[in-house]
Amino acid sequence: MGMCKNIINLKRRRAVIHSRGDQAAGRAPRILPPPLNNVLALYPQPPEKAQFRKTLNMAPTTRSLSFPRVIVEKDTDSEHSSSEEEEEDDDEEPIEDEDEDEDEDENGKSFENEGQRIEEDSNKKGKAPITLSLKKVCKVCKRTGHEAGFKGATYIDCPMKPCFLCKMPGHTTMTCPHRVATEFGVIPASHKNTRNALLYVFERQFKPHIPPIKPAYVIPDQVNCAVIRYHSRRVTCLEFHPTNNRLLLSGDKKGQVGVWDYDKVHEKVVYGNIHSCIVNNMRFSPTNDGMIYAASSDGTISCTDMETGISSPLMNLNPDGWQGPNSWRMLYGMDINPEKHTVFVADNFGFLYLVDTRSNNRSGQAVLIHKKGSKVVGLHCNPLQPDLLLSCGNDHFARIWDIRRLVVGSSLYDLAHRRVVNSAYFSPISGCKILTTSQDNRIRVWDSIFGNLHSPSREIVHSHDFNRHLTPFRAEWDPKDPSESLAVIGRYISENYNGIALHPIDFIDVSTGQLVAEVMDPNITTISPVNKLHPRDDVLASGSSRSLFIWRPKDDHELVEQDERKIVICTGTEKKRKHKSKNDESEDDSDVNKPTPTSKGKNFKSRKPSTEIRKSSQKMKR
DNA sequence: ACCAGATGTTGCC
DNA sequence: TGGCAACCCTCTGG
Repeated sequence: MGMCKNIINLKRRRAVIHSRGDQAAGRAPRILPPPLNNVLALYPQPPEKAQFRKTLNMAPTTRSLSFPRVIVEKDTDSEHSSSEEEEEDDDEEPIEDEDEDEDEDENGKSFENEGQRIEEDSNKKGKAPITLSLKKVCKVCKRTGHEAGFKGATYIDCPMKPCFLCKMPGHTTMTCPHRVATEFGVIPASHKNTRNALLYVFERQFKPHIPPIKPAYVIPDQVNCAVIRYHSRRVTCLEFHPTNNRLLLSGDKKGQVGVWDYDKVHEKVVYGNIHSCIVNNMRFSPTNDGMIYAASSDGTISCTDMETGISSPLMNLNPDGWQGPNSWRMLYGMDINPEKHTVFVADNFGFLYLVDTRSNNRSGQAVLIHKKGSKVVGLHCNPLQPDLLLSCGNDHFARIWDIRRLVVGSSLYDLAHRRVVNSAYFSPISGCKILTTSQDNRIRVWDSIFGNLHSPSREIVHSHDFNRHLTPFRAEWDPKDPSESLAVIGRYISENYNGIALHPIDFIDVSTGQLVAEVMDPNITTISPVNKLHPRDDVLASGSSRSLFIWRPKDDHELVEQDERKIVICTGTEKKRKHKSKNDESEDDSDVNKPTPTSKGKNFKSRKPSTEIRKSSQKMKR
């Protein structure tokens, strides 16, 4: 399916109108092109050429224009159809620039482009003709001579842009050193602090001659069960039940909360009347594991009975309803501190709120913990020290707070990032390390034992600079790993796996920066931004688009005996349900509760186990 | 087969 | 400071 889409993308050979107005409007890319030779050297050969013969022969879309004069640039390559000639095309065709002044300034090269010449001549006469270009046009930088996009299952970057992965100029994702081995360029931990009780434990991770005490990682690498289209919108968060091993909580963009016992795949519950828009974070109550707290962009925290779905709002930041976007408050980060009987939530304006779980009332005043007007996307209480709170947000900072003294500017540490921080988590056992995910395509580990908190101990380049229509990626600790080094995170850019573009879920040893495993299934062609590792079992839950997946290790005995995965595909679209009952939410839910057991689905074609995994110590890519 | 639309962050003016 | 356009390896329904 993904493959088909890629082909479709390539088939679009657009007729583009070049006019000087484009430049005047400032449409030239801001990033200056690297030297031409380098670009051409880096530009890869197009794979799977034969597949796209028809593409090249397609008639271009044209517009009939009576005014002004139209010049047609002919692309000689489009008249050929042999694969050899296409290769020549990519190798030899110069990269042209619409702005002739820039060309002269930068390398003084004269381009052999007829259309451009005519345009220049006409300009001297005071006319502004429009050039219809039948040449290949890059959809990223709008220049001719190269094309960005999928060639089969391989994405070709625009060579005019900095690397999409590491953000550095001079190379593309294809040749990025971080794509070859994730540990390349990782900043090593600095050993600054004096010895303490935990040093011995952590030291074993860094000194290879000491026999490792940690067991080999068990990677849940095979889809064990799934519900395709469980939610009606994309999944935004997942949470495992604290005591019931088979219970998974899921929230979505529409505000619905799913309670899924994945031992009984067909029995599915989705509560649709708790929130009116995005559920950003969920937690189970520390005192009653049948109760769910959820923070939503509708400005409320809900407290819901898992069995009945009966919900009561703890706090509503928009009691007067919609008064415009400048006043509408949305709740993002949330965590519960059991010792303090407090729910911490933060909003999109930089404020932190406290709610007492015993009285269900707000306690204290809202405190500005991030830049005023910026979103606070994550909160996390330290697992060992109840006084410590970690926050992160769109002001490019993660901050550590002492909750006994929550005042503006009183943070203990400010962890600086280059871009928005999607998540920040204390390590699950000792609470001594912090794992942050930032939109600058880097996972950072901040170590309070070995390093200091002024700079990250490690920076691991990883592709998660997300498209705005995706749930933000968050690197999550493995709560079972005693060494506190294994983390899981979905990957944004795809790789070509046997001709299919897939987005794996990466397991990374953050103490070394190594990619431990990349997990994918050829049937899951969508990106999996939401991932959670089970607190006790070797289970990974992932949310991809609207679907939920449970992954287990391939050699799981239980699985071998079953020899069959349980895949349920829900039918019925959002609109169909709306037609049935426009206003009745409960009926909407009852419909959702009737999944159709079928193996037909857009993104999941086969019921047979066909999961793939690549465990790699060094190479991420061939 | 193709398109529109939902949607958030960023940097520039 | 606020308005606006660019970003441009998504996903879905119509």
